Amino acid sequence: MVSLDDVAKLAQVSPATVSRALSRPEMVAEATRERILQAARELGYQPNQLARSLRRRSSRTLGLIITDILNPFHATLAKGVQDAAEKHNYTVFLFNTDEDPEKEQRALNALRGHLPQGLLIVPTPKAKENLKLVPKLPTVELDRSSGTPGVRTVMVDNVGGARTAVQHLIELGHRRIGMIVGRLDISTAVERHLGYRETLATAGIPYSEKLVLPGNHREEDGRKAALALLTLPPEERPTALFVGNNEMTVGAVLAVRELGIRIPQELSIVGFDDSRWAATMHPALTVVAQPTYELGFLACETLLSSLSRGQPALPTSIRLDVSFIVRESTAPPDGFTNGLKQQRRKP
Amino acid sequence: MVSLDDVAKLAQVSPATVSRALSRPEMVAEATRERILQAARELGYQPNQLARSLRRRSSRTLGLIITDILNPFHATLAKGVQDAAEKHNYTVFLFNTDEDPEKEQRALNALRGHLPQGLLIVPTPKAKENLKLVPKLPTVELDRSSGTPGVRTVMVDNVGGARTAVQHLIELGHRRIGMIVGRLDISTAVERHLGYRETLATAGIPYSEKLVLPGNHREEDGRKAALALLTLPPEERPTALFVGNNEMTVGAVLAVRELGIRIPQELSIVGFDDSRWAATMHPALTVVAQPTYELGFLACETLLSSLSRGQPALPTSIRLDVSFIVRESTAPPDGFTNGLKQQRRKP
DNA sequence: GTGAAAGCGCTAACAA
DNA sequence: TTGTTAGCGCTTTCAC
Repeated sequence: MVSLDDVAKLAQVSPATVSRALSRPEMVAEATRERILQAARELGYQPNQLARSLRRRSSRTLGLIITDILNPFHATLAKGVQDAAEKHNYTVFLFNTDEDPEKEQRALNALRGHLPQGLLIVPTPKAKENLKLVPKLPTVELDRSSGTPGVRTVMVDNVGGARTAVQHLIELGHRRIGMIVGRLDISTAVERHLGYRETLATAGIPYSEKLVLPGNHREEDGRKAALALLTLPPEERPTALFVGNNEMTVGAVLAVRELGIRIPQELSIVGFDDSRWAATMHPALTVVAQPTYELGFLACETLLSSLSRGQPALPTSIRLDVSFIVRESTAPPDGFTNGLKQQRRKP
Repeated sequence: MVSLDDVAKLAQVSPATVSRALSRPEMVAEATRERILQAARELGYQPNQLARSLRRRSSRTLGLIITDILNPFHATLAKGVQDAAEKHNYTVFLFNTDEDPEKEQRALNALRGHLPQGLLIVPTPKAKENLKLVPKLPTVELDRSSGTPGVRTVMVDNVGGARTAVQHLIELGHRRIGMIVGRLDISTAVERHLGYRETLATAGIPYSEKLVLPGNHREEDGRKAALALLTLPPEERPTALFVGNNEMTVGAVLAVRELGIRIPQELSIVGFDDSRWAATMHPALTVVAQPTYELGFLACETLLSSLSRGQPALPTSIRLDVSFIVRESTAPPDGFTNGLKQQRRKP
């Protein structure tokens, strides 16, 4: 590996000058600087970030911890973070926790040793505890909040998104609206659930525990919950389903197909989080769409700008708006026609 | 940050002994070791990897460069790599090139400074050139090969997969089989194309350039290519389509829908690479499925095992088998009935 | 504007 | 078995 000393020798200056020429060019005479840069180019010199970081006590690296890289939502988040980091010349360490608090803990410990400048994390339910491992590390939580004091969050308007979705179903004439909610120790699930309850309450529809089933955010959980809800006796069976995340929505749709129930004629479905899958399935899914890429990008920008400003940023909480995309999976319930929406049919 | 010296003081030994107790425990007396470990635990000591790596000239980090994290295929690859790396206590730097050789170059340069022990890369077409930036770095290429000498590769049997797919279509009675091939400067595309040609030749079907359109691996390219192929005059129009990657398959299916062509009655489609989307779209897609996760995992294992063995591994090339999943998107061509396959219909 | 020298936190000879 | 010492490659005082 060619080192700074090699460059110094070739350029006939001291190592200190080379360092300056590279890091604070204005402190070096133009001629010398040119000579040094030329030498560096010639040798293909690349600073050893390990040495630099060790000395500077600051590393231009970030940690990114997500819970499920196979979920396109998280992959998109990662891309947003990655792009923002690269824009500012930061390098990112990637960790994937599979929603497992222990993996999160290990990730945090591994990360710690690399002295990253900041952390972007989609917290598991134990994050509040785990984050104590990195007490001084500037942190931004994405998508959900662990409730850790002093930590910034960038999230979407989950309550509003849920409200819009449920309101839409109510306006179509639905009264028995089921919800497949996520784990209630994760803030997104809590908030989406809250939006659901509030909207029902506003419309004067009583909340029924029977119609709300929790799931662990996985496809299979969505499937099971949907199966349970849709095999209730006809007079209790929901006529519409609001599903709390993308993976569970997939499961729910599969369950509906297994049961031979027609969407939207016999059941309306709204999912949370858009995806290609949602847009191209048949019938295309009505969803609450999140600005996922922006979420990641903005979270990273927020973190980096607070770093460059030096002072510890205020523990702000950013909320991004969601949008509601009406496609083909929602319609008035059976025997209820108000002409609001006609389902289309492919040729 | 608590350092090794702090632990040394608390345990009343020299820093060197602490270092040994942590890195080569067998070189330290049991009692001392216990005392040191206890002290380390007490202080929540975490070794500074920067200092350690600088000194050791070796870092327990890996670089992972993929071309499109938004593509589930690549996300799955990343998870495989990640899991294998974590298993061996390696940390990974993630880069995403968007198939852009310049981004690849920047990624490689950034990586270089962090002195990773190895590199896992899905190479862009310019990788052969770019990899010269890291001449000594043990490298494994995933999914495709850049043709760089001395670099190991882990790929799937693209030729075989393509053969199976095309053979399947031929057996169904198709004679005009179109292919949407990827960029021919990417090895996977070349190989899948080769399998296609060979199989046609074996079956005595003449190769027609008109039926083979290139695409840039993106959804939109698949859409355009399909549009072009399917608007050929009826007697030239392919009755079946073999699409070279997952993203382009999505585009092709969308194009088919736009044109109001029915799958599989009027057109059979086979895609390369399975996905949830392929399995749940209607009609479900017949595909060549790849062991994607295993590809990533194995590539990383291969790399790490060569690292631990010390000697520079032989530039081996590993091929994984693909499997062929027949679902609902393939059937005999119009007016050709051989009873091999009946299309199902959802209720 | 430039150089000499010290030191970031750790490990690896070498000595004891 | 343990301690002393030097130094990984870089940056940053402090002199000049």
